[in-house]
Amino acid sequence: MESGQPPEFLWQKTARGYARKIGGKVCEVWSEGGRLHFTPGFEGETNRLFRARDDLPAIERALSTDRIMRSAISHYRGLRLTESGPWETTVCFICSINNNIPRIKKMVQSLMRDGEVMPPEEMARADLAGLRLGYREKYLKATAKKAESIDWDALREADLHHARAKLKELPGVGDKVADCILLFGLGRLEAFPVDVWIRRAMEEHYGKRTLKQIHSFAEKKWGMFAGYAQQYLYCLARSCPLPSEGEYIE
DNA sequence: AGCCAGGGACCCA
DNA sequence: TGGGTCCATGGC
Repeated sequence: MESGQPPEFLWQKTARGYARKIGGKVCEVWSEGGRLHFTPGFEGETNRLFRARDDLPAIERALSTDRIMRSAISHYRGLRLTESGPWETTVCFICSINNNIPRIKKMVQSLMRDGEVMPPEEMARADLAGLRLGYREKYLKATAKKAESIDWDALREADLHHARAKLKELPGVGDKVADCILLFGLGRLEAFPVDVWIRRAMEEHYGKRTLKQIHSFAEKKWGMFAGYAQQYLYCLARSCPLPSEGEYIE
C-alpha cells in the first residue's frame, strides 16, 4: 500500500489500515493478528487488489537467481503487486509523468469526485483548469475522450506488444506509462516498467544501461514474473517502508 | 536556491 | 531507431 503502486495514490490511511470508496461504498482493509481483514462485502475487490491468486512462494523462488534479488526478496518479504482499475491506473500514471509521489497523490485526489476517480465521460467534460496539473491536463482530457472506447478486457489477454501499442495511442501514454497500466491495472505480470529508479538499479546491479538492454535482460531473466522483479528493485532503490510489527501478513 | 521527479511528444540525423 | 529539447509545477 506504500510502495509507489496505485493504491498509494488511491487509498487513504486510516487508524488501522487503508480505505477508499468503491462503487459508492467505503471499503477498508487492515491487518490484524497476521491476517488480512476487509469491510464485509468486499472480498472480491480485496482479492483483486492484493492479487490473492499469485503464488508468492513460487514467484519468490523463481526470482531468487542472484544475490541482489534474493536480498530484495528477503528484505521485502511478503511484498505483493497490487491490481487497481485500468482507468484509475491510467490516470495515476499520466499524473506521474516527470513528477514526484507526494504531488502525484495530490493530483490524483484532485481528480476524484465523491471519493472515486472521475470516470472518463466526466473527466472529458470536466473543467480541470485550476487543478495545477501542468502539461498533464491536456493528456488527461484527450485520453479521457479516447478511453471510453477502449476494450480493457481484450488488453488483458492480447499479445503484450500489441496491448502496449494500443495503450500508446492514448495521449500522454508512452512506453513507461503503458507498462505501468499493463502491470498495475491489467494484471500483466510480465510487464517491466522502467523509470529513473529502475534504470539506476539496473545499471548498478546488472550493468544494463539502455532501455532496450534493460527490457531484453528483464524478459530473459525474469520472464512472466518480470513485474514482480521490477517491484522488488523499485522498493530496494527507493527504500520503501517495511510493514511495522504486527502488520506483516503471511 | 536549485536539482529532481515512477516521462512523453516532437524534431532531427 | 536513437538522441536532444522542451514542457508546468512543486517536493525537498
